[in-house]
Amino acid sequence: MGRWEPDARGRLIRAAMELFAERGFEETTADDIAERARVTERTFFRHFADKREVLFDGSRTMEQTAYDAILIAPADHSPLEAALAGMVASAGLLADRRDHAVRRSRIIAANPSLRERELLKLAALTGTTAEALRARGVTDLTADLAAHSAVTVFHVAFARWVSTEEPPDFAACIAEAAAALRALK
Amino acid sequence: MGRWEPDARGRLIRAAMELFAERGFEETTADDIAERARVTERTFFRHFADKREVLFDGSRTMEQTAYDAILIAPADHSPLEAALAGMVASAGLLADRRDHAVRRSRIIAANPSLRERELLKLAALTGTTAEALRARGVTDLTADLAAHSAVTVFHVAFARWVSTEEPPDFAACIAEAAAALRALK
DNA sequence: AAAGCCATGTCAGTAACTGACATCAACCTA
DNA sequence: TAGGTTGATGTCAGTTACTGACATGGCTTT
Repeated sequence: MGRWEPDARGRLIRAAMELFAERGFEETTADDIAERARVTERTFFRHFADKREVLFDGSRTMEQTAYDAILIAPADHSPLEAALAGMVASAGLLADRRDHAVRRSRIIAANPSLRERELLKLAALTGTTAEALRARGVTDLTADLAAHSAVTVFHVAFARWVSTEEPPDFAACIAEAAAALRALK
Repeated sequence: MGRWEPDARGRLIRAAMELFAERGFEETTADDIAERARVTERTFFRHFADKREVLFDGSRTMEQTAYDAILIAPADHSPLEAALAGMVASAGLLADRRDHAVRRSRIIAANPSLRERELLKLAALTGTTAEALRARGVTDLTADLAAHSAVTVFHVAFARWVSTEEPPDFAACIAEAAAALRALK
């Protein structure tokens, strides 16, 4: 067996992003990705549960960041305010790499099954957010609804952040969406 | 070729529900379902784009129902109120078949990839809802947020409706969730 | 140096889907 | 009524996502 190369995972992620952008998700086989990363297909599936997961490597980190931020939010914050603080903290992880976020978003937008996976990740974020709120003593139903609302704000703000030509601050997008949410009757 | 049997689609749906409930989703092959429905695997995939779709046959009807209800909602309804009227109308399609909804929910809850597909259907409902609101003249951002909020209410209410021992009315669950949403600060 | 761990490679297998083509019943239409 | 058309299905071969079992080889620990 040839000499062992470090960071196979990182190479796989980069190779996948390149190939998906070049030819599209469906037109790229797991074997193509592995080949470009100089590993075998089997190694790809040791690092990622399936072909889509390679695009969602940071999602656990985002959940953890949100969770922590919600727990340390001021005690007088309402559930929704605390949850939104978590979203702002998560957004901070992406804020300085907008170009990467844009490229990734284009890839995901171009494929239904990738959009589906993105929804699953957002649902996981919702679940973690609700859990953090419950840890603050928020009641179940309110925690669910505040979490859903906050993640919705995150989602809508993210979509606008990556689709706008003149990119405003991610945090500003979140504030704008949160204000529109509160204006609902 | 043997005599043609009508309602292959319906037989496939029933066979799939039975088998998923008996052995689970992963443990059931598309061929198993087709066999029980007395057709070939190829016919299964002519009726359903993939193995999961067989559980989501009514989703387009629900979207259409919500869309229509939103359009005919009173003109003085706020965007959120109109969207919620759409959810109540959709809920009406399920209200009298709670047992079926419960069985289906159990199957979906037991499998991550089915939960993922459910999220995609809810996202489609969100998109249709937002479209109906825009047709009422609601601005983009507000339409998105009101649609997301309404579908969240539907989702949360549905989860409670099928998981409660003493089943309240679906519409009552929606009203309760909507009230909790409005109480958010 | 022996033992063991860890990331990877090799290989064979299952099952989800797809395209191309054949069949057969029902239904027009001349 | 003969003959063509349509629509749902069957048949078959192929691709690809994913999995389990086992082998290899470097690196660390003792």
